[in-house]
Amino acid sequence: MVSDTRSAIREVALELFARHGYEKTSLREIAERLGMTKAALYYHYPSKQALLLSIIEPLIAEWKTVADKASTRPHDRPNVRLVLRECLDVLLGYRPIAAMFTRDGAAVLQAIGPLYEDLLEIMRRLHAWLAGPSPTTADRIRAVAATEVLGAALGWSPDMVGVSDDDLREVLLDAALAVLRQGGRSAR
Amino acid sequence: MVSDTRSAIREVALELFARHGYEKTSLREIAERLGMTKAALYYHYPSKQALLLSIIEPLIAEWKTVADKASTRPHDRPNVRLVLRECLDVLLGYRPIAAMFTRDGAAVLQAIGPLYEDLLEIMRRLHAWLAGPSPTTADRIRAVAATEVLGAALGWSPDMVGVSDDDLREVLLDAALAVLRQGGRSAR
DNA sequence: GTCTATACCAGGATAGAC
DNA sequence: GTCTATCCTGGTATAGAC
Repeated sequence: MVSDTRSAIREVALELFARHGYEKTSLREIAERLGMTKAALYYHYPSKQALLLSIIEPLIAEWKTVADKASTRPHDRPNVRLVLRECLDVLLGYRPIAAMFTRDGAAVLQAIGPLYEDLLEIMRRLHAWLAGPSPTTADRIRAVAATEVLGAALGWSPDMVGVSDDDLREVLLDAALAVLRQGGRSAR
Repeated sequence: MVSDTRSAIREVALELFARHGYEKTSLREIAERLGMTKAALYYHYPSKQALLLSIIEPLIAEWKTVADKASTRPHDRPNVRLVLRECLDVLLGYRPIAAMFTRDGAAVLQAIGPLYEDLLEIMRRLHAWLAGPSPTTADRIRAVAATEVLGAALGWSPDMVGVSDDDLREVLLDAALAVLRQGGRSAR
């Protein structure tokens, strides 16, 4: 199979990062799980941050795809729903990784380093699109709040255990739409 | 004045934690700012986590007050608005500290240690109250999403710079209410 | 190309002198 | 109440075995 050492490292790292947090997970711990030494990891990844980055990257790429596609679409009701749904699907599809963003925000931002500006830009475009054309301040706040609603899917809260993805999808989508529509001007 | 060394330490620590994140801030850095050594800090606080905890504690206490007061009130429309408003006021009043929760989640959870269960309980009660009596799964998801909306006030997003507290208060309050009312059964 | 051994430095923590 | 000295752990760098 193609799955080599690097994939194995990423897999173990993701599991430990997700469980104990990035900073609380040592390279020694990861190495031991794989039956190798700390230094061996350095052959495959130049740093702990680079390892984290390799795990995070696919999520950022997905996120960018969603933002890119959104930009090409007119801002009308069905499209707003569609875009929000795509955001939600990314979050749910990469749940353990996305959860690290909310859990280890500081570490993740450090790790993505140069990509940080890219991510801000992606979110900025997404928010701008969701806020609609010539948005008021309130529209911009609502756009951010709407994406925040979707973040509830990441389920750090014990009130969310045992809730199915389908329930989350349906309820959060409508909730996010409700936030945006508070504007009254209901997307044109 | 009463403001002794301990307050000075907390003040400097909060500033650095807020700016560089908890893990990226070293005790040496804090000590140097205050013209003392690392070890001196240990006379005042038994650990870095304890220092963080002392900063976080007031916020948790406020949060608990809000949850306690909510429990005593009937779940009707004006009260839901009132409770959400109180939550928002806590967030805005302790903004730099509250922002650390979202930014350094993992570190904060570690730090509050024994208080972690208390905090979960507080949030559980708040969510339960917001979800209303005999809630459906959807109601429970909406309750979590509504509190998530309020978190948008913490403004990690560059789209939120330069937005006034008053604008945030008004827009986010209505947005959170819109999420809850998606239930159709509009609080009885 | 893959890994081990080893050393280095920074950061949190502790003991004991002043 | 503050300092010096010390310890341990963790991320990092490099030399070299296979």
